Amino acid sequence: MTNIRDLAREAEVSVTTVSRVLNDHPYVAEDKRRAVQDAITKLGYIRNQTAVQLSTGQTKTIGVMLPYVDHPYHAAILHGIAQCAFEEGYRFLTWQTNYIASHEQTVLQALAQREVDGLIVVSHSLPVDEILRYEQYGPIVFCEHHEDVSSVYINHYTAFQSGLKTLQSFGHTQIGICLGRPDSTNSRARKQAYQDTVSPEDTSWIYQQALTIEDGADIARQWSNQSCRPSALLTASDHVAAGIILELRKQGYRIPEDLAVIGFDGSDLAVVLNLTTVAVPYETIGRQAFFIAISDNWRDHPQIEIPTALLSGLTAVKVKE
Amino acid sequence: MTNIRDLAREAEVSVTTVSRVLNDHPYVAEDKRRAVQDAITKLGYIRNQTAVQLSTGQTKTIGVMLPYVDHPYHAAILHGIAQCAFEEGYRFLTWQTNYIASHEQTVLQALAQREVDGLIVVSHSLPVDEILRYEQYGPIVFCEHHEDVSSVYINHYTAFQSGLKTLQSFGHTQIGICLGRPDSTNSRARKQAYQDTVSPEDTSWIYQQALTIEDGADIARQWSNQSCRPSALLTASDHVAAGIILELRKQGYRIPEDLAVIGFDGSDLAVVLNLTTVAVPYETIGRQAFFIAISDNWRDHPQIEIPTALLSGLTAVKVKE
DNA sequence: GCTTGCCGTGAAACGCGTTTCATAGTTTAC
DNA sequence: GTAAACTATGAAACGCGTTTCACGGCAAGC
Repeated sequence: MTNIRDLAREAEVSVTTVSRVLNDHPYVAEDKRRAVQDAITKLGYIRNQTAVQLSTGQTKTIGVMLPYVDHPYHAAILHGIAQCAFEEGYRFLTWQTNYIASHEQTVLQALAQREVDGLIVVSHSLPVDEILRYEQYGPIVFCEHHEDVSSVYINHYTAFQSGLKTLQSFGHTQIGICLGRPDSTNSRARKQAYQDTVSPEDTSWIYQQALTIEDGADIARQWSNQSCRPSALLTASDHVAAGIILELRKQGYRIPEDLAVIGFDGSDLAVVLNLTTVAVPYETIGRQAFFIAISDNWRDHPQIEIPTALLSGLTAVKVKE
Repeated sequence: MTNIRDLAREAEVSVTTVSRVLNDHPYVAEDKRRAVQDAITKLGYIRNQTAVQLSTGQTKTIGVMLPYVDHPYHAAILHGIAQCAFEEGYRFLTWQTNYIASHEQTVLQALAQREVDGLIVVSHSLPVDEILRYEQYGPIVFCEHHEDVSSVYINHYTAFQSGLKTLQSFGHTQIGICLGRPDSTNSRARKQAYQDTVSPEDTSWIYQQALTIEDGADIARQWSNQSCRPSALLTASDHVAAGIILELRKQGYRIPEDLAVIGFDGSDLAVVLNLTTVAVPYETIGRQAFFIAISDNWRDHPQIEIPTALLSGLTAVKVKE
């Protein structure tokens, strides 16, 4: 492997000059620049990126902590990050944590060990302040709302509230909801919106652990076995909504007549299912999080709220009197 | 930032000894090990991973080249890679290329510049031999079949053939297919299987550019506008199949009576739709590709064919006489 | 009693690009 | 005409952990 010292010898210049040529520094005479370039070609030199990283103290890499790379909405955020990273000459390392605390710890460790310049936390299970202990080593940006933390987020409270109010405006009074992980920040906000807006008497219309399309099918079966059931459901994701709708149709129920359903995400699935849904621009979240992670002002803990929008479909419509 | 030389001074040992403690090398006396550990705690030392990488010449990182991180089957392969990488103490860098040649070139460049120890090419648009020119810099593993190349793949010819033969055994003679990118290796194999097995007279039952759920809906509209149309369709993916089915049901057609549909992938969508599908263990592909990329025998160009299996559902069943 | 062989330790070289600082020759400026 | 400001170049230090090689001490083997 040839290095810049070999180049310097071959071109009969100093390593400094070689480095300058490599980095397009102006103070190099044309003939020497030529000589160095010839040496590069002759010796087939290729820069060792690791050495650059050590020398500059920058990896031009940001880390992404998320539970599952293949869950649609996490993948959508990743997509946004991937685009910006490429445009800005950055790379990104993804760590799939499965929400396991020790795995999350590994990711934080990577930031401390300077494997990455910054971290984007898409979702996590460790306490926020434990994660923030690592902020001394570099920027940490969350994709959900927390106080005094750099974050790009959607307001799950108002987003859920808009879904619930829509159902109410359609004439529904018996409204249920689906939640993902019971104790996540997002679920808590959603539950609060539910309690404040619908004031349900009991909790039998809160369906927990709704994450996948198959969870949706499970919930549909649960619903159809209930003696007293809601007439409308605000779900945790389009996938869950799809699972519910497809399973119920299979059983002969009609949507929205027997059960009105609103999804969450605004995915392509929603379009094809004509799903009424709360659209979330996940790519934008990824993009913004990336830019905070590489910006200089991350210490100010910028907070960016990304708006959501209710997309009308046919799975939740005004009830006819 | 404290480094091992600071530690050596503090613990009154040589840097060699510090390094040995850090790497659990046996030849260190207990009292010195203790002293070094105390110094680590006292000075709050954290290893600089970049320096380790430069020194060892290994990044313990592999690169992944794929067109879109958020397409379900690419994400599933990524999921497999992510799991193994974590277990083996590796990281992975993902590059999203959008099938743009210059972007793919950037990824290859990264291998040459020793940013990664190896490369997994999930899908690509550059010619194979152009990619292989970079094999001198490290292992390159493909997730599709090519001669004389390390690869983990499914046999798209036989996989498609099994789908087509299933449709024939159900009594169908008018069979169409959906293909993704027209000129990809996979599409060519699939088309060949179609020609060999079904021997269609013309090509109006080959639906191109079928990638997303919305492409499926488009194809459904195309189909319903055709005067002469197939009675069965083998699709390029479960998502495309879902798009077709949901759109056709919306239009009042019945599946499989009006059109039998077989999907491809074996995704969770298939389960909920009761889709007949060709199941592909994408995670396994990712896992195997990873292990080849970090193994010593990659120069032998191991080839691993991963079997597929037809999963019965209700969207393609035997036609009643 | 002498040769192997293992244990423990450290100096120095190595991997390799960037950057600071000093030096010298030219211009430009007033 | 002299000071100030560039331009051009290189030696050496820097970032930091790993590894080779050499050496002293000590125990096992014959």
